[in-house]
Amino acid sequence: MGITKMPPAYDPQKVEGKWYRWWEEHKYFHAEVEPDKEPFCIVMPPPNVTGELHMGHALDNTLQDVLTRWRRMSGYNALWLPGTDHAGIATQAKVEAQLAREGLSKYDLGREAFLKRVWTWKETYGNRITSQLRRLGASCDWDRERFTMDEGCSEAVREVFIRLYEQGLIYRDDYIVNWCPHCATTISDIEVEHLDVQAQLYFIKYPTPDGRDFVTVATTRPETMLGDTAVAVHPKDKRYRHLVGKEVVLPLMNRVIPVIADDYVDPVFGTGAVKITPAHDPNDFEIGRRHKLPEIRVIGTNGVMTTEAGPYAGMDRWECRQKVLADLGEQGLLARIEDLQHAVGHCYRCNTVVEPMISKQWFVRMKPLAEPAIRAVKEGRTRFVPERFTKVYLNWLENIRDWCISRQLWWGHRIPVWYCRECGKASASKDDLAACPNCGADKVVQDPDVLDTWFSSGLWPFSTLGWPKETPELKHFYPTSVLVTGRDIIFFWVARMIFSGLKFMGEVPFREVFIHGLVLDALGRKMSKSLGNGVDPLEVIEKYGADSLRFMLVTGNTPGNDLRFHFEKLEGARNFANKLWNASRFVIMNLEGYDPRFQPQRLDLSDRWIVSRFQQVAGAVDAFLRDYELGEAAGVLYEFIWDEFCDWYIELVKPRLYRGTPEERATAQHVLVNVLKGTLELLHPFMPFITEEIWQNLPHEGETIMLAPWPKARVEQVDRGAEEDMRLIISVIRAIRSLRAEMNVPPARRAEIILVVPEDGKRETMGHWRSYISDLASGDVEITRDLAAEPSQAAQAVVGGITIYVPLEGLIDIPQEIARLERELANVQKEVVRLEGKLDNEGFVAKAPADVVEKERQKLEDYRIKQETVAQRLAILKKSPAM
RNA sequence: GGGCGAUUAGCUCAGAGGGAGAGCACUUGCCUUACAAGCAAGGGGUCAGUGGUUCGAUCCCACUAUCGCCCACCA
Repeated sequence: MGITKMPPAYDPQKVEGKWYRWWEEHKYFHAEVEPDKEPFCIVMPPPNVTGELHMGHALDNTLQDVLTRWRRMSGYNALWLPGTDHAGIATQAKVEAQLAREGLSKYDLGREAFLKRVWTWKETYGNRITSQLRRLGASCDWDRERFTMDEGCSEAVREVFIRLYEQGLIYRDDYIVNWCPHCATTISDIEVEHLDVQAQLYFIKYPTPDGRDFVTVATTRPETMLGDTAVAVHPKDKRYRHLVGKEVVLPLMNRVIPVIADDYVDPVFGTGAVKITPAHDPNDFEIGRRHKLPEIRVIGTNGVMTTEAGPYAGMDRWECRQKVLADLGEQGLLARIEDLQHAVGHCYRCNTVVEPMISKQWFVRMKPLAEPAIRAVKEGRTRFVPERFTKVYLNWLENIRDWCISRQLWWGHRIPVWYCRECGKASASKDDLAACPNCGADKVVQDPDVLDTWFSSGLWPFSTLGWPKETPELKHFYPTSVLVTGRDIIFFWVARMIFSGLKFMGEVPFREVFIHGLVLDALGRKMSKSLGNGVDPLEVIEKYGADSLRFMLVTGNTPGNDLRFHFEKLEGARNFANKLWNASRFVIMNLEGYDPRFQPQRLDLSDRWIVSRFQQVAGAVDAFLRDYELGEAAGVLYEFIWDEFCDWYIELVKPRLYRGTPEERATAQHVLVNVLKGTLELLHPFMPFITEEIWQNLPHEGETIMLAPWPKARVEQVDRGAEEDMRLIISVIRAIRSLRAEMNVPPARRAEIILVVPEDGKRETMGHWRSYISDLASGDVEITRDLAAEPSQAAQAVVGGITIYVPLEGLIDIPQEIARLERELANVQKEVVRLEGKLDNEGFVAKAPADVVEKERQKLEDYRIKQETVAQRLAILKKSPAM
C-alpha cells in the first residue's frame, strides 16, 4: 500500500466490483445454521423476476443490508435470504409481448409450450434484478436464493391450498369479482386502484307498465342497465312508497322489473332510486342476493356485450354506452345529464377500467384467518416501526372481505383441483390426479386457473426456509427478525404473511416490521414509468458509486417518511466518501515506522478527546440502529468523521507526526489507526465498499471488515474532562480565527495572542496545550492570570471565562471595533436579562430540576463576566487617543 | 366520508419539554505538504395559525388552514 495506490479522488468504479466478487467468492454472505449463536434473519421482499432495480428497491435493500451487516458484525448468525417472485400477470404479459413480435399468441403455442417459453424467458432474464442487487452491495446469501415457483415453494403452495381447502377455508363460488378486460383475468380487491374521474351521471326514466308514471334512476354506467333486474328505493322514502312492490319497464330491453325497498339506497343521492344490476356491480350484487333477483350478465370477459344484451350484443362496452344513450335520447327517456366526479376502479397493472362481474372463482375465507393476525399484532407479537402503521394494518384486517385467489392466467401455481367428467366431483390433491378419487374414472381435468401471485409470496418467510419440511433452517431462523418493506405493500403482502405464518407455523413470521416510505422525485412526485421521472439506480451507481447512493438514501430521513431524490444530496454523499478517503489517505501516508504492538504510555489531550468521542459515537450508532433510526446513526458518523476527526483531530495531530519525537509520533499513529479503523467498522454497514477498501489498507486483523467485530462502546474510555477541555480549546481557537477574519488579518500572518485566564485549572490546561492554539490559530500564545495594561490596538473576545486579546498594530479600526463590541454587548445583555428573568421566576427555581436551574445559573454567571469584560473594554477604547 | 403524514433558514430536510440545527445555495478570505468533491470565517428562521396544559412549549393536547398519501360498495 502507498500513496501511489491511493489517488486523491476516490473512484468507486475501481473498488466496488472487486470487493463484491471477493466477498461472494469467500462466502461471507453465506449463513450456515449455528445453533449456539443467536439468529438474525431477514427474508428479502422478492422483486419480480421481470423487474429492474428501481429506487424503491435500492432503498428497501439498502436498509436490509445495513441491518444485516450490522447484526453480522455484532456476532449474530445473520441470514439475509434473497429471492424473486414469479409475478403472474407481469411475466406472462412480457412473454406474450415477445410472442406478439413473432406474430404469435399464447394460444398458438398452447399451454404447455407457452409455459416452457416463460421458463426459458425466466432463465434468460430473471437474474437481471439479482445481479443489480449485487451492484448495490447487498450481502444476501445467494446460496439460498429462492423463487416463488421453484420446487420447494410450489410444494408449500400446494400444501397450504390443500389444508385450507380441507378445512373449508377455500371455496369456489359464483361471486362478483373485479375483472380486468385487458388482462383477461380477475383481480383481487386490493389490486383495484380507485382513481377520481370526471364523469357524467345519467338520469334515465323507467316507465310503469301502464305508461302513466315513471321512476328516474341515475347511473354512471348506462350500458349496465341492460342487465337490470330491479329498481331499488329507500324503505322510508315517501316519494316512492307507492311504487314499492309494483313494477316498471326496463327501457330498451322491455323487461318488466320490480321496484324493491332496501336500506342501502341513499335517498339524497341522485333521485333516490337506484337501478339494480346484480351481475355487474358489487352493491347491486349484494342487494340482488338479498332480494333473490336474477343475475343477468350483459358484459363479457373481453369487455364485449353478451347475447343477453339483446340488440347490443357484440358491441364493445364503451360503444354500447354511446348507443344506449342515443337510443334512450331518441325515446325521450334520458331525463338529464350531470357532471360527476367519482372514483372508478382501474387495474393496478394495466390501468384499464375494471368491470365488476359475476364469475365462478376460488376464494379464501378471510375472517377466521384475519382474527389471529389481528390478535398477534395487538398483543405485540409483531411490532410495526413506526408504530402508526399498526392502525393501517388493523383497519384493513378488521374490515376484510374474502380473497379471490384464482387468476385466469397460465403462468403461476395451478390450482390443484381436478374435476371428474364422469361424476362431476371436484377433488383437491397434493399430487397430480390421473383418476377421480370418487368414482375412479380416468376422465379428470385440472382447474385451468392459477393462484394469485400473492398466495405464494404470503408463504415466503417459511417456504424459503424449507416448509413444509421441518428443516434446521426453519427451526433456527423462524420467526424471522424483521421485515423491511414499503408501506404500499402492507395489505398485499405483510398481512398475508402474518396470517399465513400464524396458520401454518403457529407463530408470527417476523418480530418487527420496519416500514419505509417512497422515493419521490425532486418535485415530490412518485417516480413512475409513465411520468418518466424515475432515476435509474444503476446509472447513479456508475457515476457516484453504490456507497454514495446508499448513504444518500439512508441519511436525512426519518422512518416511514417519503424521501425526495436530489442529486445535490447525492453529491453530498459522494463528497463525504471522498472526505473519508482523503482522511484515510492522510493516515496511511503517515504510517511510516508504525508498529502495531506499540502501546502508548501518554496520550495527548486530543488523543483522549477523540478516543472518548469515538466511544460515544459507537454507543450512539448502535443505539440508533436498534431503534431503526438509520438516518440518525449515519448522521452521527458523518459529523464525527468530518467535523471531529478530520477538521480537528487530524489538524491537531499533524505537528506530532511531522515534528514530534518518535514516541509522540508512534502515539499519534496508534490513535489515528485505531480510531479510523473503528470508525470504518461503524460505517461499514452503510458504505460497505469504501470501508473495506480502506480497512484492507490499514494495519488490521482478520480477513474482511465484514466479519470484524462490531465496535462496542467502551465507557471506561469516555473522558468527560478531556471533552470539556477540548471544547474550551476549540471555542478559543474559533474565537481567535473569527477575530482574525473580521480584522482581515492575512492568513499567513502570525498573530500575537494573549489569553487572560483567571481560573487556575483552566490556566493550567491552556498552558499545557497552548501549542494547539498556536498551531490552529497561527499565533504566539501568551497566557496570564491578569493583564497589567490592556493593549489598545487589539481585538477582544470572551469565551468560557477566558478573555482573548489579539493585538493588531495598525489593523484595528477603533470605531469599527467599538461598534462590534457594542453589538456583542447588546447580545450579551439580552441573554443576561433573559436568564435573570428566568431565575427570578419562583416557579422555575422551585419546580424545575435542580441541574437545570444550576445550568442556568452558571450560564448567567458566564454572561455576567462577559458583559463586564466587554463593557470595560469599550470604556477603554472610547477613552483611547485614537478616538 | 374516515384515517395518516407534512408544515422549522432561499431549497431539501433532521431535531429535542429548558440557550433554534445540517447539507445545498449565498457572502468574505484562502490552491495551508489528506481532500478545491476542500479549508476558514460569516449572513439568514415569530419553528403554519389560534387556544390550552406547564415554572417554562417550536416540541405535549385541542381546533383551524394549506399540501400530500392511504382506505371506503352512494349509483
